[in-house]
Amino acid sequence: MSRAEQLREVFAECGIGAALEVVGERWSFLILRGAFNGLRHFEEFQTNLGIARNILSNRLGRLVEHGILRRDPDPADRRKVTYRLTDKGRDLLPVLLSLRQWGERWISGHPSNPVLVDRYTRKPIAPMIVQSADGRELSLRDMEWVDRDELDRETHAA
Amino acid sequence: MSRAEQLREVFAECGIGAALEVVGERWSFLILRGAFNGLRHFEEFQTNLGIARNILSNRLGRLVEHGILRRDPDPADRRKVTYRLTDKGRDLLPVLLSLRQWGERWISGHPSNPVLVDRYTRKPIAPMIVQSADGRELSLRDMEWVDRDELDRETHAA
DNA sequence: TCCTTTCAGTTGTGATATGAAACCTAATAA
DNA sequence: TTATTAGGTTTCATATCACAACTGAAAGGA
Repeated sequence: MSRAEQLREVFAECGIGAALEVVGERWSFLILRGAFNGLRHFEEFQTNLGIARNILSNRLGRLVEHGILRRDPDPADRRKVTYRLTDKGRDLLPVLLSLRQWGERWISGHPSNPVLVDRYTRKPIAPMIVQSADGRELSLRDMEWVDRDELDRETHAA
Repeated sequence: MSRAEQLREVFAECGIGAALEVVGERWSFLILRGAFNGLRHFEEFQTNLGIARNILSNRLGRLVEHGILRRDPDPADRRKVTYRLTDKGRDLLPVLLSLRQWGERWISGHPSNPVLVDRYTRKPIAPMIVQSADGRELSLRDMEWVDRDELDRETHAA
């Protein structure tokens, strides 16, 4: 097995690795943040993020390839192209929000702008937490890594 | 303002950017996944991830610098060094789990191994979701991005 | 004691990714 | 018609990366 294949193996065998192969590059998350904040067009991303045009082009292409963004011509202006989140892309919101909350808490030290609020109560969303199947908040002490096959055996034994 | 400063500005103005500056490099997340799974020593990380030794050295150093891992000599064997998660590092668990769950759902298509379970019920943890302050699950349709100052004004007006 | 292995790196070198600026083509606006 | 805008692509210098080989200190064994 070549080194590259071996690497891809490491990435593929775990959800984290698989995810990183798609969205793990430098600018990908920031582009997604932009998309969640309503950016649609190439120039919007470019001026908003200050990213180099070739890199932006490449990253948008990859995100489209992987089905995270959809690329459509703008019917009103045929020069323009719109990039919009797919369901797969929208489903990255928990990742973005966890990352953002962590950054606010441990790095920047303050909530960033804009704030994501509950549309009806106008209150900011809650911090992302890890929960049990029945909804209790769990800390690392309450959890354990278990091999899947062993867990199956436990279940059958019980 | 120089280009580099301008970039740092982009990164700093938002929790996501701030977070990415620290954990956004290629191997950082995988190293953290390893740490969460109990890896402690340089050689463990190296053989487990198949990462190049110089890169591993560099990433561990950065993670230590940023207070995500702590580096201690092993009292039992003075050649060895242990890397362990700090509170700041442990607090990245929601990010790791969201990313993993997304990868399992949309890329690899199946749950990865090992599984994180509730220590007492032995059931896998719940999917990460976005919730309102009072604990309702929110979808993107239920949320809105609001400028922080405007939100303040809304609150005072009410 | 001497020899070997282990651990945690560091160094050298080539490959790859990135960034800034200039250029290109089609579509629109003046 | 000419100028401008949108969305790229190309060029080239620099920065980061991966791989293998090397180092130096500590442990372990004969």
